[in-house]
Amino acid sequence: MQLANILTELVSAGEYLPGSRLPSESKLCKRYGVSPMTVHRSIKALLDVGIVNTIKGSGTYVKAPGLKGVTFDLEEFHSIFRDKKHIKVNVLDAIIVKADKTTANRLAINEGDRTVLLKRVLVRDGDPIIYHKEKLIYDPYLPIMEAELEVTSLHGLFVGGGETRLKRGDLTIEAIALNEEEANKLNTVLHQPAFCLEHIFYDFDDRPLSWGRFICRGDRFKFKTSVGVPARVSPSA
Amino acid sequence: MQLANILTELVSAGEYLPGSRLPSESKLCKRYGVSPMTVHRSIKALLDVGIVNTIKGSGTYVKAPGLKGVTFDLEEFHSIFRDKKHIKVNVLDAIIVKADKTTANRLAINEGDRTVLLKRVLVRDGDPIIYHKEKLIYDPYLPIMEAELEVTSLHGLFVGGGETRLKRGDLTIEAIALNEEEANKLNTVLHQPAFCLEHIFYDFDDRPLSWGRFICRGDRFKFKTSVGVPARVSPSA
DNA sequence: AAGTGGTCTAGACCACTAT
DNA sequence: TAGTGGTCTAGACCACTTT
Repeated sequence: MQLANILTELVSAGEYLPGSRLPSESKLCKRYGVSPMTVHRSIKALLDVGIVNTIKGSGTYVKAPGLKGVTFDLEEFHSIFRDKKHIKVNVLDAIIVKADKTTANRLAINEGDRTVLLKRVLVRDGDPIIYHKEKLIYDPYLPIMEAELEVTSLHGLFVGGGETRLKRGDLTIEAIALNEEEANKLNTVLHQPAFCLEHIFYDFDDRPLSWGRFICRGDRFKFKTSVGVPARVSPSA
Repeated sequence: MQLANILTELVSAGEYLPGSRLPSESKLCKRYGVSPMTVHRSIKALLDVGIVNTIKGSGTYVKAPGLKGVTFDLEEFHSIFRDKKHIKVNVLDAIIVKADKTTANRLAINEGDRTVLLKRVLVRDGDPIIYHKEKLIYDPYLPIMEAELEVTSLHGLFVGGGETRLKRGDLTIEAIALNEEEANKLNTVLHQPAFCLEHIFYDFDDRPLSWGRFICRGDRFKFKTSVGVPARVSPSA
């Protein structure tokens, strides 16, 4: 919406300072010659990107930027998987193992039940940067296709391609120090700091289907984001 | 919006599987007896939370959950600052220092220019969990108020309270290993894994005003999030 | 050509806040 | 009581995709 961008630029220019009130929606209607609905949707757009607050019955106020509403996305993480020219996925293991205690807990199965264990390393220009370890519920009707275990299926974890049985997933991210196995797979030193991105995906019966961890070398990853007034709130001109 | 929640529940129940198309907006109008605008806004809500895709001229499709659109917020981080019962802020330093090379670079000033250095430790129940180090552009007209340096001002960094000169900020998050000073301040061991949340805030002339780092013990922090169909898309019943 | 999402209008009523 | 944001209607036109 054009009006949303106009308002964004006014805020960005300091025309409306943090804490101050924007003109009321009805005034904006008259000033810009648009209907109430259009004004409201414009302001909703500013609300969504977090540059204003609205208080019913009172007004719309410019927010001061703070750490509160900040979010980090995994775009940089994802972009790595798209860059197929420099990225190679090595499948280290694709075997059937019996679930240990932790795995049984995460996948809501019994200790000793069979699971499919996958170990993959993501290599960029000969440099191993991500170690992925995943355990899947063993399903005898779904044979393991080695070919499917390479870039495509890791890429699928991101874009959600093909798999229609998944309903939702839980993610956690931690700062860890690499253990011996991880350091070895990532060709670096013991205790190297790293991100651990853990994921569990559930089917439509809320049963866990997979549990895994991305171990990412801390010296290769940095997540960036920003707060406050963006250049533009919507893609149009 | 009620319709948005109805549709969310239908998707959640597996009525519309990932990849499949939702009924067209005009059909939803008839089926639920609401106007086109209302239907469109409902679907916009699903779009915003990332459970559907819309393709102009084609239809609205249910997304499979993937890591792509995942975002982590700092809510858990923020909640710590609100919990004033168990949280104490110790100001270790509040002095004027000359900028070193890195500081000069980040704050876009000259090496040797004066800056205000703040060092604070956030203690929860006697347990130091966050070490905050910040450098501010020195402004002789803004005297340092010791009282302001405690919880309130750290809290202000989050909610953006009071400060009306700030327009935007850049944030990065890294996995690091504590150096000697940090380990000492956080009462833990050298090389302990940790999150480093770095922030730079800019004024309306795009000049940096402050640069700082939150060092958070990795064994005290875990960021969580989820993807896929949420319980409810809007707060109403 | 028919159907789809994207956008907009010019009103309306409501719940809430301020005075 | 007047003003504010929140929601909704019943149409309309457009750009786009599909058949």
